Amino acid sequence: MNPIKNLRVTPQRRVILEELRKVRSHPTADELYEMVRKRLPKVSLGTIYRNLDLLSSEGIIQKVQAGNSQMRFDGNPHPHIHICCTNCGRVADVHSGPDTAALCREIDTDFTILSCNVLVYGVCPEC
Amino acid sequence: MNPIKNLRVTPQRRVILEELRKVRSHPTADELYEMVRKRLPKVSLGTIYRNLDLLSSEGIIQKVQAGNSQMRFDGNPHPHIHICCTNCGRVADVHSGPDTAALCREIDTDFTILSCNVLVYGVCPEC
DNA sequence: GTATTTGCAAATACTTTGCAAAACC
DNA sequence: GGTTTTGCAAAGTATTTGCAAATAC
Repeated sequence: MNPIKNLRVTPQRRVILEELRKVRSHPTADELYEMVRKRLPKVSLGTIYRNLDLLSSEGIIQKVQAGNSQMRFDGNPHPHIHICCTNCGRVADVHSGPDTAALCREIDTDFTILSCNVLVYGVCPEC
Repeated sequence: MNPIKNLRVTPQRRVILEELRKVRSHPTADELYEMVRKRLPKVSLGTIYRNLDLLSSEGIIQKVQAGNSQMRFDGNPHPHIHICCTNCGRVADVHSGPDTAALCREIDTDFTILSCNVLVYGVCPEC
């Protein structure tokens, strides 16, 4: 874990990352809080938020803003497309589709492009 | 205005829509509140929120979630790509680039696709 | 030993909601 | 006249922050 900086390896940080990497569900901060709490019952929600923020700004995980009011988190930092169910809010990865780096090249703008984010809305098989 | 439903034409609603259509800045609810307040000093922020919600669910305007914590609004309901400055938060339209409907067709998923949203991050000329 | 991190609780930021009065058609 | 909409204020939801104690290195 610790590719950069003065990021100390605390049990909280380690467990947060382990739990996040275990799932493919793109959990919200409070879902992750419940997951981590099973292993570290005294962890606080503030610690979850602080670490998710830190880990994502270090590029170790990624934040996913998917329509809902709550931020979601993805243990896979590699850019990829997400699809969000408009009915149940579930967020899934899209395994194949357009390459976001290629999309960037098609954009006509006077901004200096940094990244290109694709969020698809749809209805999941369960809904 | 009033394409559908029992949407009454109140001064508040009319001015909110007029002000939103006047600008290309994708204002937040409170920015729009200030704009509307110049013409209707007694308008309340709650009314702004309620109308923006209504107008967007009727497809008359659109909500734009652009990285920041605040929702932004676009008087142009036609789907198009937005670009958001990571430095100042400004949101602009992308005038030409990939067609989002075409992108949808490239997506490989077991969801039933409804729409495809592209949000580009970059640095604006001013920053 | 010292800087970072934690838990706790309070604070913040944005948005939504309940309700009675006002306005629209 | 009846239903929708408004203003106001209070509540709600998600997230951030201050601080002293605890911990990592």
